[in-house]
Parts: sequence; structure tokens; C-alpha cells
Amino acid sequence: MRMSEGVEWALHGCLNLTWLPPGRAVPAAKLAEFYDLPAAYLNKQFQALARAGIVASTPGKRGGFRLARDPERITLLDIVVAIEGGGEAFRCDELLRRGPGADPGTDYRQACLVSQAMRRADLAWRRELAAQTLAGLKADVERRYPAAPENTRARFAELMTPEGTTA
Amino acid sequence: MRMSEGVEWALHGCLNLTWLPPGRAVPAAKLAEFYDLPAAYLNKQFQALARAGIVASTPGKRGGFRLARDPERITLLDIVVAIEGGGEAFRCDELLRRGPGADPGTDYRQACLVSQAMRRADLAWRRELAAQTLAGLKADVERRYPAAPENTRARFAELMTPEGTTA
DNA sequence: GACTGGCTACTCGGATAGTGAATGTCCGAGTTGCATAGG
DNA sequence: CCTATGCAACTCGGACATTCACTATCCGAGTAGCCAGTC
Repeated sequence: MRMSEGVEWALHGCLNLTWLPPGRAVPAAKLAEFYDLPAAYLNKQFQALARAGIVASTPGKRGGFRLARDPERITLLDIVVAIEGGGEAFRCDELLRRGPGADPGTDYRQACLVSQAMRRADLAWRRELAAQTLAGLKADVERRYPAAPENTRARFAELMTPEGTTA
Repeated sequence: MRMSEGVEWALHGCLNLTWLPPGRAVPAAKLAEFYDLPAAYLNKQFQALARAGIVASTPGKRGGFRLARDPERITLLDIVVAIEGGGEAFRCDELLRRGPGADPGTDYRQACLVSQAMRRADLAWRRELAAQTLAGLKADVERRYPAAPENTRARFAELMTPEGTTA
């Protein structure tokens, strides 16, 4: 039950996007360079975020990705689901259907108490993730690490600038 | 983030064990036949449960698996962890360590607020699973499906009996 | 100088290989219970 | 009849293939900005 590492990339990537000027797009390549990640694969992850409507993509020379809506309206669950898919972690293959006295008409995902117990845990997990917005996370980070926004902006400005300009 | 299907098998398998006479061992092959599952693979899953101390294994002719301790002292989390491993679902690869201004001495699994938020969700999930014991689940099933224990016992008696004896 | 046209560079997007874990299968070591032979 | 002994069947346990999803990479379609040429 390992989560895709793309989730971590997406969370940190979106968080960084909150610190950029609104409407400013960042190419996936620069975002990857920020953490020294494989650019093409990070791009793939952000494609998923774009399909989910969390980020908006812009092609062309000054294109890239930007947040599609207010960070206040983006929950951590949104991001996780966009990358991992909405399916539940616990797979109920309706084992009881194959057991003795099974009724083909019954939906054992509902009737099976094992499935229900696992679903409760799944919901608790989702509730916790849905309760935290990207804006809230941003605020927490800024409170604990006040220099983070400026550091991020400076780093991106450096990445966007052709090398040699600063030296 | 898909959970191994062995978890479902282990949960239903352990639940069935609670309905058998205490000390009575059931071979993995019979347990597999109960739900028409691949016997050798189910055996593999129960090996993991045995290593975790949840079930005890007995070799030999009338051997098999039985619960190693009182169902009251077995939580659903115990079973899930035995199959899936105790690692957290969210992988924190300490992305911040590769970012700008990283401190090699810092443990970013603790410092990173993204990691903390994911860990909170993970803990909520674990708390929910740890709150439910196998005995509690057994009681819930018996309350909703009173015939379940007897049906299970009868089915196992039939499986244990050499064919032709009943006819 | 302002405008138009084309062109280049850069972006995402999806189609295409590589890798590792989960899944599935098999055979051997060891133990139990039973049948049997002997006391 | 009771006991000791050998045997045979059955069990788990781990070692060995196979499959599938995740990981990683590459190239093409399309767009935005820029530069040159023209009015």
C-alpha cells in the first residue's frame, strides 16, 4: 500500500505555485529543476493535476502551469485524488460472493461488515485530507518558516533567468 | 495506492477462525476452498500473519492455522500491518533536502509540514483500524447475520469431511 | 515609426520502453497420527 | 490388551516464475513571442 511518489512532488509543486505572482505560469522543467527531479515525469504528474482542474496549463514560449483556482478552494485530498485516483485503498472483491450461501443479487460492498469497517478507516483518512486546504498549508509554512516565500520566489527568478545574467 | 488483496483474505479468514472451536487448527487449503482462492498464495498470506504472532501454525496431519491469542486482543490494524507492512502510505522522500537552502542535518520527515499533514491523515486511518477488534467485528456480524457462525462451522465440517461421507 | 507576416523557440501532451513489487506456483523439510507387529 | 515402532499422509515454509502497475523517457502538435521586412 505504497502511495505514488508523484503525490509528494505534486504537493510541494502546488505549494510553490502559491508563492508566485497570480497568473504567472511555470514550466514543468523549471519546477523539476527546483528539486532536481526528472522533468518529463513531473510533467506527467502535472498533466493529471490539469485534468483534475487543479492547475491550468499554458502552451507556448512563456507557458507552463499555474493554479487553476484559489488555494483556499484546493484541498490536499483534491491533489492526492488527482494523482492516485479516487478509488479506495482497500479492495473489496466481494469475497463473500464466492462463499457458501451467497446471494448473487446482494451488493457485498455494502452488506459486508469487513468492507464497511475498512471504508470507515478510509473515510477518516479522506476527511483529514479534505479538512486541510492548500491555503492553510501555505499559511502554516509561512508561520514556521517566514523566509520560505521569498526564498522560493528568488530561486525561481534565478531559474527563469538565462545563466550568466547574475554573475 | 492500492492495498494488497491479501488483506481482504486475511480479514475474512481470521473472522472465520473466530467461529471455530478454540484450539482447532484449519489448513490453509481448506480456508482457500471456502472462498475458492488460490491455496498456496493464501498460505503465503497466513505465513505473514504467523510471523506477526496473530495466528499460530501447526504442522502435521491435523495441523493448520488457529488464532494465536484472544480475538479481543487482535485489532484490524494488526492484521493490515501484518500483510501490508508497517510503513506509512505516504512516502516522504525528503524532497526539501534537494531544494535550495537545504540543511543536511535536518530530518525533513519531521520538519516538512507537508509530511506532517500526510502523517496526520495516516494516523487518523490507523486510529480507526486500531479501534476495532476482531472480537468486535465478530459480534457485529453475529448481530446482523445470526446464522453466520453456524453456517461457517457447518461449511468447514463439510470441507474437513472426506467426500461421500455425508451422502 | 508602425504594422504585418513569418519564423523560431519553447510549451504541453500523449505514446512508448524499463523496472520493481505484488501475484501466483511449486517442491522440500518436518511433524502428526495411525496402522501394525510384538510383548 | 497394551505398547513400541515404522510408515504414510498431510502440514507449513520458503524458493522460484509471471504479471501488472509504477517509473522513466522520448518525440510530435501547437502556441506565444520575436524579428525582419514592408508600408
